[in-house]
Amino acid sequence: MHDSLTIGELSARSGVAPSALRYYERLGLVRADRTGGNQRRYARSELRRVAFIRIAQQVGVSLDEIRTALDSLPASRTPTAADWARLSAAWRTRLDERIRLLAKLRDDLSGCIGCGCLSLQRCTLYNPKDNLAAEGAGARLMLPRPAADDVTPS
Amino acid sequence: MHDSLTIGELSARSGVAPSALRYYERLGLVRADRTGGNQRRYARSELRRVAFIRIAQQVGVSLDEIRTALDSLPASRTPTAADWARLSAAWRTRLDERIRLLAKLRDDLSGCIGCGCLSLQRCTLYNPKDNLAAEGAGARLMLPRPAADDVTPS
DNA sequence: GTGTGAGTTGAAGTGCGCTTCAACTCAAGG
DNA sequence: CCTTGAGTTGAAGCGCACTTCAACTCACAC
Repeated sequence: MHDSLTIGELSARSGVAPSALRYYERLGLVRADRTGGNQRRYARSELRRVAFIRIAQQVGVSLDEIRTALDSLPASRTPTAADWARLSAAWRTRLDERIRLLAKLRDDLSGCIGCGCLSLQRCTLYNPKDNLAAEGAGARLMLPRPAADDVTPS
Repeated sequence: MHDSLTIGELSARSGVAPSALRYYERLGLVRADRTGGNQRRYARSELRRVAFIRIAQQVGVSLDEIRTALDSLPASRTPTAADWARLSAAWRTRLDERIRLLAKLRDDLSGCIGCGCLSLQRCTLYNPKDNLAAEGAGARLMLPRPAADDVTPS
């Protein structure tokens, strides 16, 4: 057993396509040494980075934000369990927040199923504070404009 | 008060940009009549369709799937409250599912914060059933490959 | 040594959900 | 009438997260 991984091995272990791993490298999310023949060799610790990246994506974090988070890991040494725990805790907060938002949406939607309305005038999903009512008779969508990637199919 | 809306009015009421409304029309998500001068005039019932579209997006449904759902509404008459309630109930199920998945991820992540591991070999987030262990010493990512739009920043 | 599967690169392509642009027409108030 | 803001179109562009491609090189088993 060697202590570095080829891109194919890392791909097989992490479930991430080689093309994606190269892409992550370009973005500065992972790093690799090179052999004399210019092939990538990944330290085993990169496995953990890739794991973190995929988990963070599940939570809804963009690769750019993930990079920022990873940059906060110590560069001088291999990150310890405590280092990873710190980052994971931060994502946990995001997860909680995200779950809370979806739960609220679900509860509001339940109310709407009851009345069958989905009405911009009356529905609790919209304009709960009526803070734009001054502009006219109608209400406005109060849901945040979703970023294009704001949603997750199951 | 007129009983049809210009694109600007619908945009203001729904919080959706005119360009997006035109895009939705191209995809068959909304429809509009035309004036003699070829301008769009939306029936008030289109407001509800737009509301539904935005809510469904929050839940994580692609525009294509939303179109399929909207196509199940009766074409011959203006949809009733009961029609909308049926669709909303379907999305509610998806929301529940989605919340469940995120909660599982959160709980697993909590375990990992405890051990600080995020390890592909040991972490409960990975390969919980070890069903790929036969291929070698390592485990594989068991998280579903996220679709590119699988996530939602808060 | 050699064949073969694995790896390399930069550039271009993909899919989604829009936005922007240019060039043009419409509608309504003064 | 005329001005002006709102609306029209098709085509192109954008941002993200990748994938695909072509043309090439490497590493390892035989």
